[in-house]
Amino acid sequence: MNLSFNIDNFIKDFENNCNKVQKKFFAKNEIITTYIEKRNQFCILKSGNADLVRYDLNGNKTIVEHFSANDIFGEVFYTITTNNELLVEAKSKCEVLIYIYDDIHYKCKNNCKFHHTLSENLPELILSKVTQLNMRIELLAKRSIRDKLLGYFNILSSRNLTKTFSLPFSLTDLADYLSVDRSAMMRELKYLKEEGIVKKSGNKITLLYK
Amino acid sequence: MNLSFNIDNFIKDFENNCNKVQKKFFAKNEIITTYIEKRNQFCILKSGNADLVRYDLNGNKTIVEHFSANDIFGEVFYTITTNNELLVEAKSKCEVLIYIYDDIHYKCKNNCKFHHTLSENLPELILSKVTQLNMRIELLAKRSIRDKLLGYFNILSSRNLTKTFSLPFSLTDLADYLSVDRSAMMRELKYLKEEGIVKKSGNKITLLYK
DNA sequence: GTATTTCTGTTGCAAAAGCAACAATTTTTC
DNA sequence: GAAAAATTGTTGCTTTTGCAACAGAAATAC
Repeated sequence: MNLSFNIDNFIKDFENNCNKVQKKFFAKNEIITTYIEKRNQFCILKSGNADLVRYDLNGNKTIVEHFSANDIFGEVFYTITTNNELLVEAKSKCEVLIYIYDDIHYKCKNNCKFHHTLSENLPELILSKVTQLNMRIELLAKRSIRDKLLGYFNILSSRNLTKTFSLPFSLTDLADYLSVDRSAMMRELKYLKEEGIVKKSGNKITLLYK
Repeated sequence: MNLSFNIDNFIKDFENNCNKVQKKFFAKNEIITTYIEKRNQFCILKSGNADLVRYDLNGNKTIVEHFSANDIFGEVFYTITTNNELLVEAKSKCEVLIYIYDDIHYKCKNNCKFHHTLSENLPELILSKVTQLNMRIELLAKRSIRDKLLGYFNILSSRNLTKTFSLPFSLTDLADYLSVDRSAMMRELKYLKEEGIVKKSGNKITLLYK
């Protein structure tokens, strides 16, 4: 995430100054948290990778968000509207800071430094989520698999300021993230390679146009 | 929007207590604002209906959000990630309160009541946006037109606590909102009627199952 | 109150995407 | 380092969706 305040200092405050913080480790494939019940959790991923996933009634999996170091999650960002189960799954070994808050909107009674920083910066934290979600909506609104793939590649490309970049997850997961059939996506990727629009080796993609 | 604080009082504060507020009227089809340049706008729709729309390079229109009375918009909620143009279009006569802020994250120097309420409630305001966006993502992630239609109908149904409800916009616009071809959507709607899953008369839909 | 525009509804055909199944490769596990 | 599991890559076939075009109904403009 791109924030104007210092996220590392924020995490230090979080770790050192608030007695309600837990630090937990999760192994690959463990469930870090669910968004079913209101647990009032606010989490920071200190290291590792994790996905927020949803399984619908047809058994289709959707990767709603992908988290890496310093990303923030928890149902404070996610008021549940439907009965679909939302899980945060560790994709690698993860170190997570978990804060159980009573009511994050209002100021802490203890007036600790963490709470001060949090309430100062909460709008910005949430706005950065909004940006991510809007990006996601823009991708999902695209009408074809080709446009979704190229749209996603463009985002990664401009994020890294380079035409060559690594995919943050497997092609299987990418299909779940773009909400399309994997084999259809592979076929489209093959066409993109054949037409000389992208190059691919391993999980590295290079955009060849303009 | 469903907020724990009183939105009407908030609007009164906004209108009466802050000298930086403009009240403007827009006729149907007028552009209320664009999200291209940073204008630092925060807007409240006092009356009428408006859509946040995006036109992509292929000429496809997407209705990103639909606003009705008391909804809040402006690029404070929307950090632009791509070069796509975002417009807020009045769908009927609209009354809009526009506040040009210097920096909405920090406290106002004047210490006026509006700014106080705003900074107190900004996290909740933005979180309500997050909820809407997540609902949208869930809809767009559905794999078929049928699931998108039924998913949207379910949202309207549970929002109104009734199996019969009106569509907030035309079928043409609904197709743009669900990001599908209009004629394909009409066909699917026909099948849903033929199979006795929904009933439709005018812009009223009734869910017939369970 | 007539003309014009927008919206609804429909259809045939073409293109895209999904599904299922399987082999080859890579990664993980023990 | 062998076995198991996951991922990648491919293909034939089916289903769904998009596109284009048009007619009738409804809404809007003048």
